[in-house]
Amino acid sequence: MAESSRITARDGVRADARRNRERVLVAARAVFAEQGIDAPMATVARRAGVGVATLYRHFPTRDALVRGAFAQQMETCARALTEALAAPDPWQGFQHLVETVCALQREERGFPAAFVAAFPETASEHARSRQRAERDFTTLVRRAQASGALRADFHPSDLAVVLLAHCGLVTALPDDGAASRRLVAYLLQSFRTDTANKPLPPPAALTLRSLLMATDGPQGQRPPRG
Amino acid sequence: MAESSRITARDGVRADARRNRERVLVAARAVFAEQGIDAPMATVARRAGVGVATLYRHFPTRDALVRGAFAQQMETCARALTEALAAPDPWQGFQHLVETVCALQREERGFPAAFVAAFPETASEHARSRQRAERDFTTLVRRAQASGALRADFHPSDLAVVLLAHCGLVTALPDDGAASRRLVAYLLQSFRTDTANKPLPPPAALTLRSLLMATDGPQGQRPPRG
DNA sequence: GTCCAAGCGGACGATCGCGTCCACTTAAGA
DNA sequence: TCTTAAGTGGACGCGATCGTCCGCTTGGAC
Repeated sequence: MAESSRITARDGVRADARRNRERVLVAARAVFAEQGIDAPMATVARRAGVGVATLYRHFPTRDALVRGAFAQQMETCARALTEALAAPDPWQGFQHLVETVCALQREERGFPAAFVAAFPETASEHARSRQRAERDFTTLVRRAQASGALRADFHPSDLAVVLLAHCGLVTALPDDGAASRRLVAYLLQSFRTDTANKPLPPPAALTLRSLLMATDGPQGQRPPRG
Repeated sequence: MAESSRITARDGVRADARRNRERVLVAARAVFAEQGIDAPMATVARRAGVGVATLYRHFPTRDALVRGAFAQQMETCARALTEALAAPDPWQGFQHLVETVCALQREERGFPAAFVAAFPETASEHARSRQRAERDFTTLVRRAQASGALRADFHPSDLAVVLLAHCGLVTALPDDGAASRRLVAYLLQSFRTDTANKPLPPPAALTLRSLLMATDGPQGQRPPRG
């Protein structure tokens, strides 16, 4: 108790407030996974067992909540980039990076949309880390090209192309890991210089018909609202 | 006038009704292009210069309106498939099909979402034509594989993977034809058996930063829920 | 010109999500 | 234990969209 109060004092936040904040984050991840990041704020609050006001106090905007909920995943992405740069073989690093980020997008529902939505924050700190990420990734690309494995005309912006396309795919088919793996395999293959066809993961169990049943659910991709 | 009344009599629809229906379709295409297919019905009605009731009479659900608005594009897709089957070189046909459909998705805003959203209709007629499309596409794939140009492990369901991924990309970046072309080129390349790297269209003018400015707009892809 | 049913438009009630405000509760220091 | 300010919850007002209802208009047949 003395300890908890000491901890509390450290950041000047009451224990119950911190507890609620955590509850809200857990609830947000669950709700976003089920209904997408446009789920009503009230739903998140109810799930967390707190009032709406509490939710808004901790996260004044939906964006803040989304960012909070997926902060951990964003860190994983950042770590993957660091690891990729440290890898002895730059192509391995590159491949690992793409696969890791796509696996996150695939496994953590709601994360893909969050990933895209979270960036616009122009706030200094995050802008800086984003800038660093861009620089690091460019370095990785150059090295992989120098090693001869990555095609010379690969452009760093192609990563954005891959991620957005993949995001669209997993958003439309939240349950189909096979489709996601298949896309990533195809793309990675076309990025290599020696592109003799290598084995692919098994095809998605999709007919156009089943596909459309799938897109019926929640999560269907309508801009959303837009 | 005698003629117009004869035409009217033919389908038992009054001339002004048919005119309004057409106006609504034009307005719907325009509004969907600007705001996405979740735009308020009232906006479409106002744009068409008709009342909401008129809109609802012609198209009782949003889905019906969406389907009506993009029927022409759907037909273009169907025609592209027919042409592909008729092409002397099956690979050329395959490539032409993929490029045509993706070009439509890229150029006609709102169409990608419509394309995905329109399918669920299980109604007999469309179900039949969809079934036929599936069969025809499978034939095309087999022929292209037999000719040796298309990799043997390409699966017809991979078309759905491509279209959904591409749809996600153009939804997120409605203005960036370069990104779309780039993705299609990469994928087509990885579908060939002889995959010596061929020249790509120029890279998208994207930094992660600019990318995120772009996703700020309307049309942002939020599953909408999801 | 006359008639009438098909067609029209917009007002309206219902629903939903947002974000704030304020009276009540409780953590935690003294 | 007492105090108090930080924290809480839910009611509330607002605005947007939906889809229907009903009284008016008009195409087109005679």
